[in-house]
This record gives sequence, C-alpha cells and structure tokens, in this order.
Amino acid sequence: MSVQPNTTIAEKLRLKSAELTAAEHKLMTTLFANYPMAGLTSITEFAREASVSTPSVLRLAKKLGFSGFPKFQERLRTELSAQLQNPIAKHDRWAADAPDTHILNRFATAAMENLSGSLKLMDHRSFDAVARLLVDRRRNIHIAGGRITHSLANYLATHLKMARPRVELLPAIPAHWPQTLLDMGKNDVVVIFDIRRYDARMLEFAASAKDRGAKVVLITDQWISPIARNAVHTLPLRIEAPSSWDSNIVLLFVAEALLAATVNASWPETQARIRDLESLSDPARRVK
Amino acid sequence: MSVQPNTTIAEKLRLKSAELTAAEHKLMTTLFANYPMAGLTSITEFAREASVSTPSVLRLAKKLGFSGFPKFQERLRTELSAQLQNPIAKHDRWAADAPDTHILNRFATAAMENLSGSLKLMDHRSFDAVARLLVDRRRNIHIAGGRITHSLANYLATHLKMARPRVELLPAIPAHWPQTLLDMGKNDVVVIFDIRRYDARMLEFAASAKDRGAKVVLITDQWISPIARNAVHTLPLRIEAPSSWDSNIVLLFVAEALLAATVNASWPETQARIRDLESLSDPARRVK
DNA sequence: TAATCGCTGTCAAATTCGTTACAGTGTCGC
DNA sequence: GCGACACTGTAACGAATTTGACAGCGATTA
Repeated sequence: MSVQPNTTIAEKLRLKSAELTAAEHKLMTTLFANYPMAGLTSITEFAREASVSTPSVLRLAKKLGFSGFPKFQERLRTELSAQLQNPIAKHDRWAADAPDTHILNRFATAAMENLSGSLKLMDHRSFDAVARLLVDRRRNIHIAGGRITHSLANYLATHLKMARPRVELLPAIPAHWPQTLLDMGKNDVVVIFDIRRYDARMLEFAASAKDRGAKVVLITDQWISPIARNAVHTLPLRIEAPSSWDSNIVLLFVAEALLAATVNASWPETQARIRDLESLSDPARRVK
Repeated sequence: MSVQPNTTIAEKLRLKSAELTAAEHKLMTTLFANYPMAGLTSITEFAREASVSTPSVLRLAKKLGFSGFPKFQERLRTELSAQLQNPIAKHDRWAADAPDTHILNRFATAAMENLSGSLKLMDHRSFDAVARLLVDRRRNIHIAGGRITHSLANYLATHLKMARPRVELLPAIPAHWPQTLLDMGKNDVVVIFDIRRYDARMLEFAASAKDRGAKVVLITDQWISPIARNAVHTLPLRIEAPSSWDSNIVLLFVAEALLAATVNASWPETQARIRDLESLSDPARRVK
C-alpha cells in the first residue's frame, strides 16, 4: 500500500517521524511551530527558518511522496482552505438515512457553500446602500429579471409592493420595455437580476435606464454580468449547483434579505400599510 | 495620509472597489471566493484563475499600496496566520467584517438552520417518489402556488417546461381554475406550494383535483397545510426567518432539487430537448 | 583503524516567477 | 467623427526559485 491521498501533511509527518533525519526533524518542528504557514513561503525561507539547506526541504517533500516542493506546498494550501471552509459543510448527516450521494444531500451541500461563498463575495456596504434605495418612498422601483430569473424578480416585486408603494415588475417581454423607459428619470431605481448566460437586451435596457438617470442595482453571479458597468451597486453571488443548471437559491436569499432590511428600516409605515392591505382583502368587507 | 498598516487586504479591496477596473474586479471576486488562499499561489496561477493577465495582478497589488506581488502575498500570509492564532476571528467566514447582528448574517443563519431542519423533516423516499412522478412524461403536470408562493410555482414550471412537455402553471386567478380542473384525470399530477396562512381556495382546488383522480403533491411548511389530507405526497419544510415574513428559500431549494432529480433521471431525452429548444431560440434562425 | 554508508551542505543548471515596456483596444469628451 | 485617455494583454527581461550533482562530514561496523 502506498501513500494515502487524503491524509494531511501533519499526519504524514507524525507517521514518518521515526524515519526522519535530523535536518528533517528540524523542518518538522519548524512547520508545526507555525502550521501550516511556515511551509507556505518559499523553499529558501522555510529552509533558513529551520536552519537547514534548501535541498533538505526538497528531500523531505520527496520522502512524503511529493514530486517536488511546489506540490508539497499545493497540498498545504488545499488542506488549509478545506479547514477554512465553513464547518457547517462538515455536515453530520443531512437528510435522515439518505446516502451522502443522494441529490438532496448534494444539493444541500452546494446550497450551503453557495450561501457562505456569496456572503464572502458580497460587500455588506453595497447591500446596505441598496436597502436604503429601496426604503426611500419617493423613488420608483422597477424590478427586472431575465428568462431564468423573471420569477425571482416577480417574487421580489410582489413582496416589495406589500411594503411600499411605487414598485413595478418589468414585463417579461422586451417589446414592452420602452414604455417603462419613457418615464424613467433620476428618481428611479432599477433592480436587475442577471446571471449567465447574460441577456443582451437586458444590457441595453440597463444602459438606457442609466442614460436617463436611473440608478441601476445589479444582482448577478460570480462571473459578473456586463451590466455591472452601468450599475451603481453590484451584488455578486455564487450560484453553482450539482446539476445542469445553476442554482438560484442565493438570489432568493438576497431578495429576502433586502426585503427584510427594507421592512426593518421603515417598520411603522410598513406595518400600517400591511394592516391596510389586509383590511382591503378581508372578505367581510367584500360585496356579497 | 498613507496606507493604514492594519487594514486587511479584504477591507482595502472593499474600500477601493469603486476605483477598480474590470480586470481588477475579477481578481477581487476570485480572491474573495477563496480568501485568502487564492492569492497565495504564484502570480501566474492567480491570474489564470481569474482569467486576466499577470500584469493585471501586479497592478492591483500596486494599487493597494504594495511594492510588488511578493509583498502583497506576505501580507495575506500575515493576516492568515493572525486569523489562525485568534479563534475569535473564525467567525469571520460569513459576511466579511459585518457584525453578527447584521441582517445578512442573521438571515444566513436562519437559512442554514431552515435548510438542515427541512432535510431532517423531509422523507427522502417521498422526495424520490415525487421525482418519479415528475419524470413520467405521460403525465400532465400542473404547478400551483398561492399569493406568496406563486412566483416559486412559476419558477418550477418555467424550468420543468424546459425539461419535459406537458407542464402547466396554474393561473394566479382562482376564477380560471375550473378550466384546468375540467380536463383533469388520473394521469394528472398537481404540485401545490402552500404555506401559512393557508389558502382556503387552494384547498378546494386540491380537493377537486383529487376527486377527479389527480395525484396531489404538497410542498408546505412545518405546520402542514390542510391540503395534506388530499395529497399523496407531502414535503414539509422549515420556513422561519428573522423578519415579519417567513423565508421561502427552502421552497426554492426543494423545487431546484426536484428539477435536478427529474433531469438526472431522464438525461438523454432532456438533453435532446434542451438542444432543440436552444436551436429554436437561436437568433440566426429567426426571420429578419 | 579503515572503509562504508547515510546525511548534509555547496554549487550551478534549468525552470519558473515577477516585473517592465510596449502596443492594441475600446471609451469618453470635444 | 476623432483625438486623448485609460485599460488590458503580449512579449521580453532579469531575478528568484527549484532541482540535480557532487563532495565533505560523521557514525557505524568489520
């Protein structure tokens, strides 16, 4: 049996520590003193830190089964980034008694990773700035989505309409967009969902909206839609999924978080508005 | 005033993000996607990872105030080892430098809990059974949602239509439902999203559908809609959120997972269908 | 005591990396 | 339109790294 591919370098070193030479022991202790950062500098520095020669480092790397020092370093990096990943990903069994390979579990893992990845990617200041735009009741809000994301735009629009006036969903059909552009000015905010493959017509729409003074807010994926050039705020998200499509869960996450932030920021008005809405849809008031 | 020695590279990037060029933005998102490990490889690899040229990396490093790439890297390493020493910083994996009380973090925590809670609640055998119904191309699929969940029903319907024929979204307006019921028989499947406050008319609709022999699939919350009495499969989910509304993220999660399961189970046909669809929407084929 | 063996460092070749200079590309303002 | 400008990639250079070859050193054994 040869080297286990999944054992960490620390474990390998401990296992082999009996067979290590003096210089190699020095390297080991140096590495453990500041694991694994000590091994992430150049081979020269690592050697100097341990007061041995560079070839000794190389020999150690080879003894552990690596073809060279860069490979050794690559493994250290991989280990570390795995360790830095959200510990939640180390799930203690998701769906009860379903195997880890079950689509539910694979999707759940992907969703968690997308979520934590998106939070790292996103700037919370931009998020707050967008929320402020949505709270401002003097502004007209337009929500737009492409072929895939139109339902999400719809979701955001539906809920935002409950919280405040002057919210419109951009029609799904591009032929109807000019009517919306017609009245657009610097009091308007356009929230656009655009993920790959990016929609060329949506880009034109965003450019026109910007030309007319509207503020464009873009919610996109990690590869960033070209609309970003026309946007005042861009929220990039991770959307990878174990399927032939991307996952739009994080888009909904951001939509809901924006809604919550908007509602929180103007709770008294919103509460009154919702009461009003409910009384209007109360059957007791309807004509029999 | 010059560069603050104690600001992290992440903060610097966020502060300067407005002044960054397109290539630099790519680098930033790449770095954040795997922070800070992505920056600890060679300048060449980092550039390739972000699909930009090596000089662009160098320019970014200089823009942030470093004399060269190695200095930039050194800072990343210093940050990382500081973070590794200090276990409190381990929480920084979520929204960078935003407080734990920030709505983004609170919402993310809720989403994660809802997700893992839902997986425990749900029976994966029911899930598989639902997926099998959706795969069967002889059946007619109807997707229905209430006031809040109609966008999600729309999402599922839109995507399912790409994967297979005979998929219809139930209109939002109850007055149109009888037309759908008219032709419903035991070959029909009705997928209903229903979360609290449960929709009385949707319950009537489900009962009628069942009476006519259709199989009703219910996606609901943990308190379980009364429609469950008429459903052959019920998928209960957790939907609590730190806001005045519930969170529908897990509903979308189940919708996407069902889609993925459906597509996986009939990949050859689906793939052919999607190719066909794309050739139809190819502009080159359109009448000029 | 001498010879062998294994370990370690020095040195230099080869490779990779980091950097600079320059040219092409697109964009904005006049 | 048409310069001016900023941005980006290519190419070439110099610098640093990585690696292999070799020789010195010490320990162990005959």
